[in-house]
Amino acid sequence: MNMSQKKNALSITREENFSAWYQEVILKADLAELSDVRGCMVIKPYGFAIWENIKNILDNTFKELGHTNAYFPLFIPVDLFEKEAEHVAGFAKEMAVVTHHRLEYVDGKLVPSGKLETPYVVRPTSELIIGKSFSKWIKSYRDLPLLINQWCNVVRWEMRPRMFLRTAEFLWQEGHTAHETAEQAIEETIRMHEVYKWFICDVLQLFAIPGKKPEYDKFAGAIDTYTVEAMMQDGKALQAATSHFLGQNFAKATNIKYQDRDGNMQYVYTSSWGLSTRIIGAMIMSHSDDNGLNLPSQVAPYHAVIIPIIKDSNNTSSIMEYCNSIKSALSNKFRVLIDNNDDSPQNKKWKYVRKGVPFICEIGIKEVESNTVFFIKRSDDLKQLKLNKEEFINTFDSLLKNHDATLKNKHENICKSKLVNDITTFNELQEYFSNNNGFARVKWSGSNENLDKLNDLSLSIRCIPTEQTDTNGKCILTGQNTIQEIIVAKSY
RNA sequence: CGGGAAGUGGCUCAGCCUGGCUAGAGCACUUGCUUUGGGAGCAAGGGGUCGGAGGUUCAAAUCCUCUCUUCCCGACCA
Repeated sequence: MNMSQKKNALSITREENFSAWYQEVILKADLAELSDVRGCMVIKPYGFAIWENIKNILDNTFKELGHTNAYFPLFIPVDLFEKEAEHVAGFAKEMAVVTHHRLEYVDGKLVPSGKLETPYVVRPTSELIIGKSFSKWIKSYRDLPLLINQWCNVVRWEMRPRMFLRTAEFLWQEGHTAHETAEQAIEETIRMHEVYKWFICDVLQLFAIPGKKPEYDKFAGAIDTYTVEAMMQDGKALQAATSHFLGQNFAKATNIKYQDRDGNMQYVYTSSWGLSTRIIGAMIMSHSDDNGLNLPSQVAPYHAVIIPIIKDSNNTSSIMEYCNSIKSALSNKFRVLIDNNDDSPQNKKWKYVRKGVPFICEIGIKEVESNTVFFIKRSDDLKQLKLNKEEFINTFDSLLKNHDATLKNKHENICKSKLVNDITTFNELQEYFSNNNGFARVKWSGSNENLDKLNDLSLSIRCIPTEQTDTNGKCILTGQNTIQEIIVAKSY
């Protein structure tokens, strides 16, 4: 194949096959690969670098808000799980269970032995095991609020795994807090919901709608579940982060009591909130294009890559010196890589295009002699630009901001064209989704009546948006008068 | 978990129906020469025993059974 005839850096376009394209973006950017374990992926260094950046930003924010990190066991005794009926019902079908603690050779094969009296589940989430610790740590109102976060892996035995979006094992953070009053726990829940909204919309530049989950779709055991529903380029929804007000449900299940200011024993009110490696999948499906990955600057492993272009080995030292001077001028604040590998500049360029590096600089003797930087802006359809070296260095911060703005605008334009506000009847809804995907903002009475009708169209209520227009209308499912608005969409 | 498709060097695939030479191609990789600011060309080379187990047969990548995995549709997915 003549490579110069290639139109894009990937072999499949979004238009041709969105899910095949999604997988190619991941593989060609070298983010992750499948493993020998069903449903589990290997996160490769470049993908993990993105997660580390996500982690650092959130971790700092959590700490600024007074949370501290701790670590709790991977295993949860099954009988502890039994203590919260709704919770166990919500997770029972996707649980990995440890039933033995030893292996023995039988006829040359390793078989489990040493059956456990009480099996352990591998944590799908840690409310209960952390609750057990909280019940020991909390004695008095003076111990409250207790604000704990843990970074860890969890396991949910999913039937249909997809890289980053739904893997059997995934990485996340889970915050768990305990408070004296319901008001304080709700305030905390909403505060963390706001943090997620900020992170998803302003740091990752995603298009998302914050709101509450309907009653029937809450976290198992929660009183209220808040969600940030992000829209992907294909118009489908992805739950990007959640925050739960748990009331006293888990305090009762794990016996978290404290003596209040009047000397009475009370159950605490708790919250929990989490964001996982799924967010990387959301970023991919939002910002990437037919040339591969595109990364918002704050989580990009490299802000700029410098590719030296050396035709004549007599120029090597002057070109390298020039490249180094750019790198050292930027590296206080920015992540810059000089790719000096023995590969062709063209191959390097396309590699970093697929990896979504915001700025790819190509530095040869021309640049050295004219004191300029020739570079490609990844987010702007590989637009080629040239700046004076000092100008490039001094304005690099705004170049990155501009890159982020470009990503945001592009994604918002796609999403806004798939956000429909004028559907008022179920027939119109059915009509719209028979040809399109997107978010439909419609009225809903809040009754569970006729929810099957949505289900039959593979649609679901994604959230009750925080921002409501407060206009009267008719429920899309029952025809009742209501002012409540919801977002209906297909989801991942 | 139900329905469908597929597993052959790192990747994409041909070969299988109709069993039989030493299992092929392109890309990638290594070496050499040439080329070189927009995904280079030529030449030589390295790498696979055909997802796994069992069976049929003189003979299995090819036929049969089971199994694992991946992909698609669905159910499920707080």
